[in-house]
Amino acid sequence: MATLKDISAELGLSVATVSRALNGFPEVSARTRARVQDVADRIGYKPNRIAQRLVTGRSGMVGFIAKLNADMTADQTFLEILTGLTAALAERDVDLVLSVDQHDDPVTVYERMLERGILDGFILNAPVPNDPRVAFLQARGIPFVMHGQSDPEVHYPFYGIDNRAVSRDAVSLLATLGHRRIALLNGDINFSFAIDREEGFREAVAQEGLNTPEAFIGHETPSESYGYTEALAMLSGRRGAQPTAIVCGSTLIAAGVMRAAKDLGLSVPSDLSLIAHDDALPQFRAVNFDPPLTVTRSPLRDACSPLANHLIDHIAGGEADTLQTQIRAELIVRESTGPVPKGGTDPWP
Amino acid sequence: MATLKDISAELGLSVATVSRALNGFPEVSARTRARVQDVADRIGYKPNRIAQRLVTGRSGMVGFIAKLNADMTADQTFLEILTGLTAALAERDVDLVLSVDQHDDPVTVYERMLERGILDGFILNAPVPNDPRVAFLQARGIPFVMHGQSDPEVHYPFYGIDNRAVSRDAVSLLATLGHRRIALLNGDINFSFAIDREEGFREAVAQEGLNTPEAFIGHETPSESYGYTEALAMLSGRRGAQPTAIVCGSTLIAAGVMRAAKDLGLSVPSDLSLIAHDDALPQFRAVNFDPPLTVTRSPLRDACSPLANHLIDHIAGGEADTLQTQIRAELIVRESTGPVPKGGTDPWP
DNA sequence: ATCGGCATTTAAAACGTTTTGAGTTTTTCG
DNA sequence: CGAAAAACTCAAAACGTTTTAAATGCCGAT
Repeated sequence: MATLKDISAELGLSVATVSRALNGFPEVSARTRARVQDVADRIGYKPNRIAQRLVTGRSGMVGFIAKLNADMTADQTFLEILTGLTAALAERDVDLVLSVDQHDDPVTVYERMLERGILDGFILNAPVPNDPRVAFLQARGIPFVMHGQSDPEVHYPFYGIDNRAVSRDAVSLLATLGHRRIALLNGDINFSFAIDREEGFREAVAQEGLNTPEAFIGHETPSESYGYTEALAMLSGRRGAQPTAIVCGSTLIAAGVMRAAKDLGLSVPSDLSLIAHDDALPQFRAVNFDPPLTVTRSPLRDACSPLANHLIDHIAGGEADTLQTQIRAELIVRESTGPVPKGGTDPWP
Repeated sequence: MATLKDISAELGLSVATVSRALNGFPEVSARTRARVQDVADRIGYKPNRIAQRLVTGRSGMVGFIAKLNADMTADQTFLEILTGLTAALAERDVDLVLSVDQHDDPVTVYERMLERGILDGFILNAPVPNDPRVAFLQARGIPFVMHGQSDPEVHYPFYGIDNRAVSRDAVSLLATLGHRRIALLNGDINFSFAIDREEGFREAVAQEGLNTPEAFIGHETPSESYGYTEALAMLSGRRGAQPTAIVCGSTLIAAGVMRAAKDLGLSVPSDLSLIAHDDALPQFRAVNFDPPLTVTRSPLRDACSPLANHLIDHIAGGEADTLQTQIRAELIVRESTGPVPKGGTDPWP
């Protein structure tokens, strides 16, 4: 393995000059830089990252901790995030150290990983309101980036979508189509994203002047079966008034709703309109639904690169407030939404 | 972050002695060692991995590279492995650096990760015959451990099950129950484990003196739909003789077979016996099938700890040949297997 | 009392890099 | 031409650990 010393010896320069030449410092002459570069290329010099890290205090490694659900399965989005993240980090020459959290206390794993002293920062996902990880890491001065926001106003770097707008856009489209009875099958309400979606939903239905009973709003860890059972209960009339449109927190839930509608002999969109939020997971594509789903779309994969860059920039000293990005999910109208069916606008019984 | 110097300053010892005391060198007195250990514990000293690595050449970090399938989804077993692995490695104070491989060439990602020079070794999974990663890593002298075996005789550490025995056990049970027409729906035949299962299957049917047409042996990336379509084709008689028993490469495939049987009005086990290999993924439990599945069982999670330990021991200098473990998957007879139905023993048409 | 031998401890070098502060050469300008 | 400024280069320190080689202290034996 070639070292700086090898180059310096060959050229009769000091290692200091060689180091500067290779790192593009301005005070080294063009001629010297060229000579150094030549030799470096010729003998295939690669800086020893370990040595670099020892002196700079940076390791070029960031941590990601996957949280297992109670049923010991990680959510589906996890792998998608991981894939994009390692690729995006690799672009900037950073490695990802992974751990899977099986504890109850959300911060113990972070603590354990910090003990090693090899991490420059963390990437966090699935924020909850007043997230304890935020307090912990901020208290220790450890840089991190969040996928999403734990709270409306935060002082750390993040990248995420406007979840209130997701619901507002969905409701607004449905209201335009004449729907007056709109239900929401949301994701796990413990997470900030689901809370925001529900708040946005309530805001929007209020603004449209719609009557929305509590029975129209549900939330649970997304699954096909949740969508199925809940939609069956709502659409069969067992719970009173039936919705003419359902907004789903995920395409998985929408699949269940679809099946329920089919079992009840309802067709989409003539009897029931459906909008889902679509993270664009490759396993489960909204366009492949029958009919293709109208969605608020925001590919999870798109978040990876900004997350990686925000974190790396933050580690390099970038101000947290300048590294906050909130984007608007795209509303894509396909064929699962249509005008309210006859009778759908009837006053409440 | 506490360093050796902090401890040495506090006790009035040299850093050399402190280092030796903590690393269990014999020449330090028991009293000194205890004093050092006390202070180290109190101030929460953890050796700086980076500094250790610079001088020893070891980092305490190992790599794992997840391979995406062509459809950009990783197989289901990946997360299970990852979970167990990080836990097992953490036990021995080793971290896992992850990368997701989106390349065609299987070794480029390994090459890229090695360039950084921060990894002590790798954990490999999903071996294929004559695995190029093996050749690559062995040529470079990089330690690794394999989940499974790429070939019948290998010279690297591994942990895995006897896949030939998996098929033999299944066939043997079915033969005992009188079945003469046994089919195999195997996993992706590119992988060594599937090749071994098929070979074991062929050996076993031959030994039992059974007639098994090629149409009885299929293989594909495990999925419910593969099990369904393939079973439908076989059981409907469209392909000629119908099997009275099917051995499935995974519980996922078995689920599809179950659905096909149901659609054809066949009941399990009276009309069709079913055995699956069960990796014991928590999402998909063989006991929850109706009827509960007879399986060859080998929890994936069980592999993690041996894999971690084999690798760490190998890095520490353990001989590859002493770090090879092959276990036998357990045959668990439940209710999806039964005596061959009437007419099932008929000679071939 | 002195020496050898043993147990314990220490100082210092090493790993490969970055960076500080100081030195040396070259250029610029009066 | 000479001095000040600019441009370039260097030696050395630092990062935190392991390890080599040397030193210290203590003991019993000479």
